[in-house]
Amino acid sequence: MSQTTRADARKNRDLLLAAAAELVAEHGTDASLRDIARRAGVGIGTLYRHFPTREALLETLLNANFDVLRARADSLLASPVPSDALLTWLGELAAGAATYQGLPESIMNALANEESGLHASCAGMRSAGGRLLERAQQAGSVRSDVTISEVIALALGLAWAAERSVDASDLVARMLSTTMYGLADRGQ
Amino acid sequence: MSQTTRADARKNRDLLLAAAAELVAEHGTDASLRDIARRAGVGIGTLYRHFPTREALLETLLNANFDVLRARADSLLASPVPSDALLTWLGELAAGAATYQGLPESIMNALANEESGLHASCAGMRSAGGRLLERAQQAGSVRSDVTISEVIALALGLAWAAERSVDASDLVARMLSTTMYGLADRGQ
DNA sequence: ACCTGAACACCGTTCAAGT
DNA sequence: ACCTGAACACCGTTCAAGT
Repeated sequence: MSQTTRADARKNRDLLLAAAAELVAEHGTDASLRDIARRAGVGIGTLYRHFPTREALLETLLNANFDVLRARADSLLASPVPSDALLTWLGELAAGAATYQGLPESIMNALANEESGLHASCAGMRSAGGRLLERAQQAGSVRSDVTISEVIALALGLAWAAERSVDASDLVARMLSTTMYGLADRGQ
Repeated sequence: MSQTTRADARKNRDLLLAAAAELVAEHGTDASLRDIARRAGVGIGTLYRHFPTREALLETLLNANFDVLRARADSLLASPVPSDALLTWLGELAAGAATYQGLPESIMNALANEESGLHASCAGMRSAGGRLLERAQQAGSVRSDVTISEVIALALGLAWAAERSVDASDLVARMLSTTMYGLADRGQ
């Protein structure tokens, strides 16, 4: 743990993250890792030393966002109408996933693949959402045969569709509320 | 239009299409064009001569499928319950898009981009679906503020989500009928 | 301990050279 | 008219060589 080398390494790490934030904003989740290293003014090997996989880099970059989403789910547990709380949260998930091009896909892959460097963050967010869904189901306002994975897949699928739609301005919100209406438990 | 050279060219074209069918089935819409040329036993330049873009190749490969979908929409126009007809068709669209990995994305891109070699096929299919939607709306069973583009985006978004879901066996069908329920016109 | 960049095995795409 | 494959400009990823 020598001081000088650590400071250097940390500075490179920060430069890489700043460059990654820029390039992911410009070119999405698939931004060239070489470009990121280049913009950071650092060798490509240094990028790989700090972030062994693209997912590990995204994890560090997006960790805060997932935390916010997780915290939001927790605080929405206290809101009065369970099904509204779930709908609100799904809308925020979709909006969050629309932050960067390709992010819906990255999250979806991370949820399906435990080896992904993004898995932990995404799975944490998913369980937080799961509690929100459970509450809505126990309140009798959402069908009991729906899983949190399905409902998240739906929200991300809509975010994905909106991302490559021409007139998609409010598509996500409309489709989500429409779908929530369809998910209502009508006691069959 | 000399005979011999034409026969040669046509044979190469057929070899390329056969190879493309195999490799797209194996690796999806993003299959390596080099691999396709390789498996066809043909130079990469020959592939580009016959199919100037990846979309042009996909167009030839999938043309028949889009035709079927278009014809289906037309014949469903005669079925008794307009909203059921629409739901059935959207289900078949989603199922068709699930044929190859990446196909939902290719179709979505083609619909948004008039320059795409896939645009004509996809747009034709879209208008056929549009007539189905219109009929359901005129029958008063689907809200009038919904567009065919939105409804197709929804179906493809679900197909996309199912494609990268673990437990997605019947996700598309369930979500589609659920959503159609939400799209019902309740006369507001 | 950390950094660098050449090296490797791939892409998509173009185009001079061949028949 | 058609075919070929080298060439170019890119990737992601690894690893020997440097400090």
